[in-house]
Amino acid sequence: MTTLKTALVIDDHPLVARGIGGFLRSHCGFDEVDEVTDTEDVWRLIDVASPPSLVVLDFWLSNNASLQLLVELKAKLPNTPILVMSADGDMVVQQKVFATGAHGFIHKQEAGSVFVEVVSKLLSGKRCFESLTKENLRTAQSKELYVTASELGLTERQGEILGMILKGFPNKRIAQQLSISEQTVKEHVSGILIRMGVGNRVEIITKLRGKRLE
Amino acid sequence: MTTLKTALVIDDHPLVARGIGGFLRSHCGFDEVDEVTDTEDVWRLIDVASPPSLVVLDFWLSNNASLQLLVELKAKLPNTPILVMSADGDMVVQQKVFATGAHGFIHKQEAGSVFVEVVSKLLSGKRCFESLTKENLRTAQSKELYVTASELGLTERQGEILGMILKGFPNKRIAQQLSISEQTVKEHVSGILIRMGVGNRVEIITKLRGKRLE
DNA sequence: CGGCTCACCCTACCAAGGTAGGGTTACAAT
DNA sequence: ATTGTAACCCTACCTTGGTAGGGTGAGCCG
Repeated sequence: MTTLKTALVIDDHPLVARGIGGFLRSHCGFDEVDEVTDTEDVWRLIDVASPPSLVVLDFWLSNNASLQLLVELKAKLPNTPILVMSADGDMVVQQKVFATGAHGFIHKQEAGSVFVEVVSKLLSGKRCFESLTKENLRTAQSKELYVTASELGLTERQGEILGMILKGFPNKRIAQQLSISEQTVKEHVSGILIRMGVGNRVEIITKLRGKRLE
Repeated sequence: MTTLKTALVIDDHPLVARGIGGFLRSHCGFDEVDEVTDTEDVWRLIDVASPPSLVVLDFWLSNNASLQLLVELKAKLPNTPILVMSADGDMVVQQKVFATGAHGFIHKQEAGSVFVEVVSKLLSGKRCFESLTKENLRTAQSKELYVTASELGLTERQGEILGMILKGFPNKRIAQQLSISEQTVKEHVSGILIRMGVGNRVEIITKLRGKRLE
């Protein structure tokens, strides 16, 4: 029996899927890589009798969809390692992926060499989760849980300050970091409060809980 | 500056602590290893100015103590990787350890070579958690990412108030809802702040972002 | 040009959050 | 019987957050 090295890439962005597919072929020695941009197509492409050696799954849609897909994939392909990718650096995402039983997690912006390493680990039956640096934590955005400042009707500066509020910074620190007076920060904060229809910064944070900025 | 490779081992079994300490010295190249068998002694041995390169923590007693200690260690030694060990193979344990923010987890009965590998990973800033067996997976999947008040070392009342803080309630409203004075609420809040090693309620919220209580 | 918004500055004021230092009760452990 | 801890109360004090009501200069638009 010929054991071809095959993979299935699931990502809603065709370009990304193509890019990853190509990378697996050229740098990881895969013989065949299928690329899927629609969850509907996943099951058509999977032949349970000869499952892929690896599944790469983007963590893009509202949590449920990708996690649910992950669960289904695990059930139908019990012996296939699943690598989940995300542009979102949030710890919570990785935790959920971990808890749901993926075999690995990697950030999209990670260097190619790291990617190769992770893939080879998964293929050898290991699990692999990334370290979270402080920078990673800050780089945000996964499509559904992200909100832009302009979507909230905020000015550029207000958006900048909103970001710092969400990190828990007090006005004084925001002022220092932006090299403006604390009073000016307060005025920007007041502007944000009015725009968002809330009474204080704590409500801003709880209102945007689970979402990410910019 | 001379950067010695130092470690702190926390285990209530003296023999185990000695064994692990010796192993770190002989097989992992540590220059100095402190061994503690009593949680009371932990803080005497830790010099925050020159923190250890690694902390090895046994998950021994009833959940509370070790997780609480873990939280405190993270607060005081933000840059030191913490490896939690356990003789208990239950997935839930690892899950909790992961959620509470340890950098790695390993079973005591694991082979020495694995131990070496895990330690070197942690020292290079990575996180490392063990693979899950199929039996363990089932229990893991159903578990949520939650943190209980007692795991944070909080009293019952403090936990109750923490929940309201996370909902964005101001002290006044908390007081009304619990039918106690606002001052008492403030004192509970202060207690929570100290336990969690932060300076104000906003930091509580940002610190627990994404986690659920109770 | 005038009218507009945005970013920035100021003083002054008040409310909310948090600390310090007192104290009382209840209840469990030594 | 004493110690310890949790929950509750108080006054007093300081810091932070937010509002109100002033003002300036830069830039855009009709």
